[in-house]
Amino acid sequence: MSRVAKGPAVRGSARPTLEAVAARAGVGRGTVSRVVNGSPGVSAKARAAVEKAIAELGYVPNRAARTLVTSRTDSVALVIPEAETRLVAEPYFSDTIRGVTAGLAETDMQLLLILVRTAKERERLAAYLSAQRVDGVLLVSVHADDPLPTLLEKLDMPAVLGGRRSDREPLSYVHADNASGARIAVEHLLARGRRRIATITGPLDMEVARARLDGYRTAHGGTSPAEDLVAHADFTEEGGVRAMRELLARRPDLDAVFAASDVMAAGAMQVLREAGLRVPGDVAVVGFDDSIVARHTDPPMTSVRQPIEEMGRTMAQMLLDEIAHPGLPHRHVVLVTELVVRESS
Amino acid sequence: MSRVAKGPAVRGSARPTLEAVAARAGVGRGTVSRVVNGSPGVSAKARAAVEKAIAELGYVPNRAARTLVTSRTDSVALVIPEAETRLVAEPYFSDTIRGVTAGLAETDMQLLLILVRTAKERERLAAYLSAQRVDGVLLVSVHADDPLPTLLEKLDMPAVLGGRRSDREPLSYVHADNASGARIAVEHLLARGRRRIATITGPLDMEVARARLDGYRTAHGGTSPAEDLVAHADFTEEGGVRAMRELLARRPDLDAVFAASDVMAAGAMQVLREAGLRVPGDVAVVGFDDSIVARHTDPPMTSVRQPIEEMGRTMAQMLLDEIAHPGLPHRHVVLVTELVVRESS
DNA sequence: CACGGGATTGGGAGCGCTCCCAATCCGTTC
DNA sequence: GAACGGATTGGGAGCGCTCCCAATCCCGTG
Repeated sequence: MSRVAKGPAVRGSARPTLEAVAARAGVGRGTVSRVVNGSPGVSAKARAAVEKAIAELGYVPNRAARTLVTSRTDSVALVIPEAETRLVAEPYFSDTIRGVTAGLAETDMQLLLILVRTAKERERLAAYLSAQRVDGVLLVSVHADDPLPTLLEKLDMPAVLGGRRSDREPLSYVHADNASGARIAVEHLLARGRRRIATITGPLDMEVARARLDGYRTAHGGTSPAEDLVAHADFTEEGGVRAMRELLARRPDLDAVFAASDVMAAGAMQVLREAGLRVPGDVAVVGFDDSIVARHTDPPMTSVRQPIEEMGRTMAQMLLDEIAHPGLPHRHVVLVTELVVRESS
Repeated sequence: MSRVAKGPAVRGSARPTLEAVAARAGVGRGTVSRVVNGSPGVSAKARAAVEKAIAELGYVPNRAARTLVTSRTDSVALVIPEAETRLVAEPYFSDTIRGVTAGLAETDMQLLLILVRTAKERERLAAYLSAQRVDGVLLVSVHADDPLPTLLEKLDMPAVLGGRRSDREPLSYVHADNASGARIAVEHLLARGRRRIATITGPLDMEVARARLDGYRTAHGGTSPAEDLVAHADFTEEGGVRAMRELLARRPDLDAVFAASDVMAAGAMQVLREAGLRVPGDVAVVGFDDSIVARHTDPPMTSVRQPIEEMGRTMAQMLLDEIAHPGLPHRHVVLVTELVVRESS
């Protein structure tokens, strides 16, 4: 208010510096720095004086200056392939972000959100990360051929994946127990007397998709299900539609479908309805994700819930750990999934 | 690869500096800086030498050092009240982010995502922004009593709102033409012969909610609809459920409902079904947002579409403009909404 | 061939902070 | 009362960059 009038050169230039605080408190720069950073070895008297000066001046440390000398940036990047924000069940995106934010809330880490859409942007991102402009990276929806994880490993940059690339993933990751989720879903269908259970898979270059397919197979025990009960899709609704048509053409006798995502399941339900089949009367349907879609289909859909927000939170915490303790061995965390039974099964 | 082994002190410390580039190119620091920043007054020969050196060394400017002297941060914040990420129709969130990212893609601005959940965090955010740690701010879902916009104005910090606080909003904003959208929706219901059209509103401390209610009223022309056809809710499904029950109790004769969000409309449809009323046979329903929910209700829901991704993109571009040209007067952009007719009306 | 002036160039100063070491302080101990 | 040692403190150096000015270069002109 009492500051100089606006203007590009002036805006914000009135911020007090460490030096100003030191002068006001009648101490040296070092002491102020120690107080600000909570370092030990400051007398109670000095600390009080500094804190008073900080409050009076409204001092806030200049991050750039600090970064310049410590080369910590106090920020982490959350990298999301742009395509996933469209394909994957909608709440996935917001839940992840919410979880990550929550995990970071107590620290003063900033969250950089990076959506990667093209290969060109992918390269730019690689350059960006190589330039050490964040302290760590969170990576979700990693495809098997994604070069980014390997790059991060080579850079020795703290990183946590949301979902692993394979079961031999070297980097730290958090993932939901997709295989168990799928198995439980299919067991539930079996328990309801279904015997010819088809499945619609996600893209098999993603471990989540493979794991869910595995779970589907595991549920069938020794007798692995007929191969013509398996149709491949890509997590989209259209993909679900196509796959369901295929399945219906191949096996008009099927009595249940387990889709590896709600959105695909919703597509499947459309096709079933168009084909004059009733859900769950003729064909039971189970999805995966327990997204908002599942609650609003007709009938409401049974689905496997994965704790996405918790995943995000855990990822953030693990990353903070890795940043704080660079030597730490990589950790792998598996979160449980659960079946939410509704009316489609 | 040929670098020193890992360890906190070493990691990344091998990055070449401006000085190194200058030495290699056989020029002074100033010249390198000019080349890097595209400033004029560099001979072709010098430029070539510098570019070669940059390529050979893989030089990337140190952002912190630059920020320290220019006090530009090359980053903008997108601030979202956390509650909105739950309440508002799901795709809103991802679409906004996608749009903003797209708008920023060509620049090398970084996007900071800030979810504000508590009042305490709100204050921390205020401090954060006051500390000039971003070049500009994007604010979505602004409530009338939100102190943030005013703070930004006072700080003279470039800012663009997604949705205005009132029709006298001084800050720059982008918003969808909610009033028209609502009007068109209700006109559509009138055209289908509906005469007792109820509405479920959002929280009236938000301009979007007020505007949609206005549109509902405008559509009725001179004869404003009976007040008992208006029920207030909060954009949540539960709110929609409650409001619909209320309406049904007050006006069992209603033949249509216009809800100010898809999610509320979905809640309303549940109640109607439970009450034994058919949609659209007995009661037509129209939502707002054209979210993923609308496509999956039973029957699929007619809804008003707003171009959210475009909003995000426009917001980003406007913000970049304001940052580049600090004197610029605030601008207000209105984007058109359109009715997507499905089977609920 | 000397001169003037615009184009180009180099590098000092300084942004605000942390790190670190030498200096100072103060309570004990003998 | 002097010496001793741990606790505290101050402030120089330097992080990598931009800004800016003085110095230099180079060309056309007289």
